Amino acid sequence: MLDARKRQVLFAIVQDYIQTAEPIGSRTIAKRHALGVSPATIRNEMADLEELGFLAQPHTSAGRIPSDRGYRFYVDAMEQLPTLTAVDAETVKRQLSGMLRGQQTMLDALARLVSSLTNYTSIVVGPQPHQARLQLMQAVPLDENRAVIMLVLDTGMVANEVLALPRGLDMYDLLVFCNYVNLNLAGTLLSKLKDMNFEAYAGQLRAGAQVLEQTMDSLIASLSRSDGDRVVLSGATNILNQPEFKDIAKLRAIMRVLDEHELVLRLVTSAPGAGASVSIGAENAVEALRDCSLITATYELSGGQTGHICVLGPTRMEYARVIALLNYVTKLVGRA
Amino acid sequence: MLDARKRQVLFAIVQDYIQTAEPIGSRTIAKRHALGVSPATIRNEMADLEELGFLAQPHTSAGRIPSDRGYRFYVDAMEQLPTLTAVDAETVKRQLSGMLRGQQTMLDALARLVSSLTNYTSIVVGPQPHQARLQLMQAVPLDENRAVIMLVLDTGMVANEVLALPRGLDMYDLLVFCNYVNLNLAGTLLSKLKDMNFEAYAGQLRAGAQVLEQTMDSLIASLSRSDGDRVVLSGATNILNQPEFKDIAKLRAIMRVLDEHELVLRLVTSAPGAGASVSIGAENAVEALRDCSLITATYELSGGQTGHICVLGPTRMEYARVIALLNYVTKLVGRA
DNA sequence: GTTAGCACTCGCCAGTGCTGAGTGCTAACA
DNA sequence: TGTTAGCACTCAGCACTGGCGAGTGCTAAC
Repeated sequence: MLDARKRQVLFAIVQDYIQTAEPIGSRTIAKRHALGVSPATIRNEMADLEELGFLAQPHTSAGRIPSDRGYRFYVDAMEQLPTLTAVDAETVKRQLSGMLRGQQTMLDALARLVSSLTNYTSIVVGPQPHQARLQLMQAVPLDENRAVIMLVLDTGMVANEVLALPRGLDMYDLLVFCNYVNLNLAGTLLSKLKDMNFEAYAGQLRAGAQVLEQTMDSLIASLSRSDGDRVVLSGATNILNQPEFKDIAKLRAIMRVLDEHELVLRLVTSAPGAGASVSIGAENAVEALRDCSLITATYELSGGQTGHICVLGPTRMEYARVIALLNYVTKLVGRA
Repeated sequence: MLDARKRQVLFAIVQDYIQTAEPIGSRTIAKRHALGVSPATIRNEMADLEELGFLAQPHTSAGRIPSDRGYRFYVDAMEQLPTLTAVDAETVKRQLSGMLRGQQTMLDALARLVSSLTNYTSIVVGPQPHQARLQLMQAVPLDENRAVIMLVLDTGMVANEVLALPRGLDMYDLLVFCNYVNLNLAGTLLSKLKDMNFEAYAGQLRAGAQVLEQTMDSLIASLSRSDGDRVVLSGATNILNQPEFKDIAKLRAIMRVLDEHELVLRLVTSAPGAGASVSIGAENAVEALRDCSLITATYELSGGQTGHICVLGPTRMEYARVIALLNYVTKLVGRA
């Protein structure tokens, strides 16, 4: 679709612009990339590329910068996925092996790892409980009238809450209720539990029924949280380093999006499944991210639960490097 | 120390400047505050106040702005703590009653509440385990070779982790170990557990000893986390709205500080105990926060654990309102 | 098809002059 | 002695200007 030299020129501009963030002129290309032709020739090619929509010119006497379409072409044309530098791979491996412990902590550390390695903002979405089933409900008495109530899923996820026993409900009642739940509901899909009304179960416990039901609902909700709390952000500061966002208004618009975890969640989870998926500039549904690109990758834990890692940067992003990194990280995370 | 009129002038400037973020001139004061004197007289007072260090002048022909010392005087002089507007109080009460559930969620919601009400950045530090003791250790089998291990403290805090049974350690061994811990270590202070070497206990389990010990350490660490993970930030975006931070460099410096949760933790927890404590501009140890003020309040849960809520804003902060809010919030949180 | 030459465009920058807000000083007043 | 009106002065902000330089598009020659 583009002849060889046009591609060379386009790629040169994309690469240089990613590095410098300054519009690239014909002379610069002629000097830095040995295309074997003069600036004038390159100018002609550039004019063609602009007409085709791959380049844009900020103003008449400036060099060219890639358009969204230009970046898209560049990304699609990266035939084999570029590999990570050895040092990056090493860093990932080392850090990752140290962090495969508690859930929340891991998401956090993962986000931090990715953002520090890329110098972009990273977004990690925790695994969805998916097909999780209730394994066990348990109450642990703390003192005469307080107990911790815990729900354990077969995926190993745990939710817990402290319950102050209301008048008319004693520890024994609570344990009976636990037994009842374990006998009748062990193995039930989390999604089913969500729609369930526990009043029927707790009903026999007269006074405490409402409190118990509230507690159960809250525990189940916290396990199946499809909302903001599964989203972890890191390196938002890195946005400030990008010259394209020295304008406070733009910055604020982006930050505001990042603050809305529900929106971010939808954005990140909507990415198609396999491999790293790239969404460039105006391809993003959200207005405020028109100058940004998102690279999203999906990881799958051994239990079959899936989550997402996403990198947010300017459209002028180091696509190759980030894609390689995300592919590597998701692979490693999946293995653990 | 300051005669009545000087105080009036100073307060007028502080209040107006908090509202407008523009240097205040003598004429403005004469018009907006009925001091009964002409601008010329006010000018004389202002010159005196500047000499005394309560005011500063950005440049010769600008009005005056309060210095750190000016704010300090203003804050110290607020005799009785100003009360919250009824509508604010109502909002707090309503929101708060809905959120007193899961730990992490609550911190998050609390931070969000405070930042949305103040339009500043809020920092919430979760309660320290303090004098917590081990209540129970429990293992819940998930399948043949995976189990969730949970530690429950007498404060109701729970840490859990999935353990893949290594070769040579079976479910029975694990349960024995649990029993052993419960028999020998229940009631032990968390701080003691931290320094404990579980190899001795796990030693008899030959092969699995190391894995078990690692798991215990990680669980205990996550319970006693004195590091970053107890810190929850919200409304960092609000910083962008302050005209004093339209300069990207300053902004970045502040953001960088906020990213370092350990530093933030130290900053917030170092505030003296009772009531809301205010730290203005250069009073902050951290260089990057020289143009900021921190208002920190401590809450104490029924269990005796203490945590902190902190509001970060420009030195030109609505001190009265924020102090009132924090006092109210901490009181309400403490009750639950 | 390629290239050198050249006129042209336009952002950026430094310099200029104007305006308005606000001050400090002085002298007059109560 | 404290207060006030008047006035000269200062200085940021703004609009405007001209020069510079980077980079372009076009044309004509190779």
